[in-house]
Amino acid sequence: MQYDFNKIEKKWQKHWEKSRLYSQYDFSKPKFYALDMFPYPSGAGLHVGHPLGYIASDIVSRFKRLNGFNVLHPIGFDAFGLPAEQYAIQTGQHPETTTAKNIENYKRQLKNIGFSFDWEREIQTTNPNYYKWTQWIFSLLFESWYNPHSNKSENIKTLIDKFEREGFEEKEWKEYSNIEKENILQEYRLAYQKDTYVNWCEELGTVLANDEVKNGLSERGGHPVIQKKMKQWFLRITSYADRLLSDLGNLDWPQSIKEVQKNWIGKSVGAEIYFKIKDLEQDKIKVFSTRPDTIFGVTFLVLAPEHKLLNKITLPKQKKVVQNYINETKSKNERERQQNKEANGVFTGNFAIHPFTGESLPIYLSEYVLNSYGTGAIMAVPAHDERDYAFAKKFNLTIRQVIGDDNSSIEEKPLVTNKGKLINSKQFDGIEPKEAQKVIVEALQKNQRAKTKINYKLRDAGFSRQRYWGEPFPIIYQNNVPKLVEDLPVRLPSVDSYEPTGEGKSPLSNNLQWVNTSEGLRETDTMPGYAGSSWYFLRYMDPHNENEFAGKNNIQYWQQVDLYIGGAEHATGHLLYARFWTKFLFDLDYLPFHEPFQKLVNQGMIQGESKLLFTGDRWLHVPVNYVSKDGKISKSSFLELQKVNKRFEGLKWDNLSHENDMLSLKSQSEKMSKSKFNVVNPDEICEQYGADTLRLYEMFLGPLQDSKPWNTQGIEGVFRFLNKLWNLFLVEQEVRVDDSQPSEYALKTLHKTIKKITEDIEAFSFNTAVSTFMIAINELTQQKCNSRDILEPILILIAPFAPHITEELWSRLGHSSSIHNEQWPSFDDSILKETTAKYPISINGKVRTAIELPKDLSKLEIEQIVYKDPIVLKWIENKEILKFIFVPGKIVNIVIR
RNA sequence: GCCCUGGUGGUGGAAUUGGUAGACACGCAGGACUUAAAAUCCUGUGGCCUCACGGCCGUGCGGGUUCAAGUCCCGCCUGGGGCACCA
Repeated sequence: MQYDFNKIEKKWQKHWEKSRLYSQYDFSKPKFYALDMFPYPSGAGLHVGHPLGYIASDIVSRFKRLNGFNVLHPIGFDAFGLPAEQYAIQTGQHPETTTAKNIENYKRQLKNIGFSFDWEREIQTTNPNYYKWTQWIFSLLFESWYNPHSNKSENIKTLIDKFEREGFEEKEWKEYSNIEKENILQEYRLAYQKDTYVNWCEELGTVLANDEVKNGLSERGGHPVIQKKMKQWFLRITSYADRLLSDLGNLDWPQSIKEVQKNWIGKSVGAEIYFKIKDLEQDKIKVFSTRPDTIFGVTFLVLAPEHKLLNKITLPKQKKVVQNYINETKSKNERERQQNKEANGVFTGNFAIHPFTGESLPIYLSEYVLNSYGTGAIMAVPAHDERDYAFAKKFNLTIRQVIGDDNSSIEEKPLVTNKGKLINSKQFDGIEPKEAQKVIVEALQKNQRAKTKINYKLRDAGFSRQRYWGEPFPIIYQNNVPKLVEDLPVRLPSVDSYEPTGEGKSPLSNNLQWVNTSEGLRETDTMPGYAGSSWYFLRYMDPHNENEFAGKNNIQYWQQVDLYIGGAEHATGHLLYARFWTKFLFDLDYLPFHEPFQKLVNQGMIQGESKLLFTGDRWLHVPVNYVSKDGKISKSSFLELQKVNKRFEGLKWDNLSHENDMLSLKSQSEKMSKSKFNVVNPDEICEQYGADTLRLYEMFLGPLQDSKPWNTQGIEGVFRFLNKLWNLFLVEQEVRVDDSQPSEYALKTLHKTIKKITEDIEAFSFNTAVSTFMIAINELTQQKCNSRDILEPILILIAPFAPHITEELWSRLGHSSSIHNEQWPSFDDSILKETTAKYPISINGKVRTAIELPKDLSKLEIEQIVYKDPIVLKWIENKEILKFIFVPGKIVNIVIR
């Protein structure tokens, strides 16, 4: 008899909402904050991959509730940004309309699954009550600078005080004009403007941050990205580079994410070395090197094509060649620059002077030197660096080995190593590289020709977007000096057209009424997608507060997010920015913690199963509903498909290889997407099997962190399990649970299940937890167990996983309060403690299945072991697990751990 | 090229971290119930040999440590992800 999941689930979802079950808090209890990465509501709606992480966090939230925690488990929507705007443009609607519609759809889908979200705390980043505070944090960043002495952010006033006291660059502060003052302060503000090369995407009509560009293409849409010089807002995340790196160590995050962030920050310790230029007294070329020990191997210098000294350095006869080269590089996009593997560059005609030997070193420029890293100039050591080596070979430059011994050779390739001894290095010969790095820098430092320096790959984050659908900046320009707008929020005005202008300006610039104010001109760029998501976890603590981003008491109570679940694709974007903003707010005493997410778990991707048809020269995705059960497509289905789907037009049945009027298809697991016809909608599963089955099955599929394919066949097993559960409690709608004494075996089943489930949830091993339920229910069914003392605790264990069916059964058992407010059962170790041998074993002539082991090990006498196989015995004494291994005839080993 | 991760039956995946490999589930085969089907229940299900008892081989490949290796060590092959002129 199947249970009526649809009726039951709807009933309880309504009831929970009405009784505000998940919106009630008891602040006398310890807190637990479980957070999901809030979704970006796309037009396509949720597919079964989306809820995976939400289900896991919901299980943990409910588990913590049952364990006496006051749980914060909120949800909201991240709705500003490019995708929503692109979608709106495509469908010809206002992004506000489409966003609202998409959010409604998402909410409906999410509510179907029965999460314990507190919907009363829902936030939307596009809501002015929310983005008011995003703008407020931007204002704080604008009004702050990073003080390297206190090693934290401070109000810009402390910097101005300093300038007023000490002056700036040998001039009194008051002698500077307002514009000059602002230009100086912009060098320090954490939100500042800079006229520089940025990632410009023509197709999207906007600038992108580094993490939004992959392989020279935009992450969104895959359009080419070029370097364009533009005046842009930036956030000075580089000030936090060191803290962002070193604090990674204390976080309970997946190793891979920590690794990615570490590489992204890319700290390298080395030295800045200054090279004099021939016949150019006042200027020096600064280079950055992690290998100052190889300085005697330097035979030339290379500058980036954008290097600011190039003009001065280049000799007249080389001007033309150099200019040509610069123009050529400029016209290439980043991708083209990276693809060029062969060394290329040109000579400036000028020379630098070696700080030790006085030797003349030719100065080149080449695109392999990046202007944005280090100083935009390098000292080339061809003997010990791949790129320098290739460059030297191409231009026939000297290659001088300075590390190694008689056996090492640089004939064929460079010797990239830090092992060995220095050679050809005058007074430093014989020193090991590591030591040499120190002494050589020290020697250079004496004459102000070098200093130790730490460099990061991390760049400041571009914060301007030339698009409509984002938070407006709270900035007005008065005579070109940016001033903060006091009255927040600055609302996003309506515009006639929100399509990109194509001139590098935001659509907002067309709304002149909005742009022109009595105070001055408004900033017309908008903030990037990550602005709203960098602090949303704080707003959930106090989402309706109109006077603060969140009240102090609330922040003090909820503290960090205890568990954060979401995809790994945000490693270098959202997760880094959120850490940055948290540290910033911590510095300004707005937060009592400096890391947002203590524990992070990445859920894997659920892949769809695509069906592909080979047409003779390519593979075509076939919609699943045309495919037969054995993965083939019949002639009639194929002809029908041709009528409705353009992709299949023009194909001739007779030209395809078929057998018995059936075409064979290939199966393939890949990311779910509409165009691949492999999307599975959770609504369908809820309709067919119910939300509880969906929840259990998603957990049962495999480890949360792994990518795994979705196959609908396996879902039957989980559905059967829930029916068995139902039938264990009820016979023809009659409760069969009574107050009978539980059998010893049933008690054992209960306690081992409590133990296993508790451990599994704590270890995020939800798939094995579901298996454990199945085993328990099978055992109890076979035993015909009907004891309330067993079945009620079992029901509580299952409740976090399948909240609806357990709630229904709980109420049928006569309870008037919700099962989700119950107490998590505890297990009795003594019931499980006795050591049992799985096989009979003979000790002192008696064959037993359970063995009591004497406390004194020396008294243990074994006469004979009946079975040939090794037998393992374990028991716990004084919290230590003692383990005996018996092999044929003797004790071979005693392990005490 | 560098850095993370994985590799176990027909399939998804277990294995108390060195202790009976394949739990649980799907699929498949056989059986019960049924006029029949669906649903449900029972039995079997890594491979090879054997009527059977039982035996041999088996966790990507090749070595090693150990009484004992999916698990530890060394050398390869391979899937996935990230970074990639970062000086």
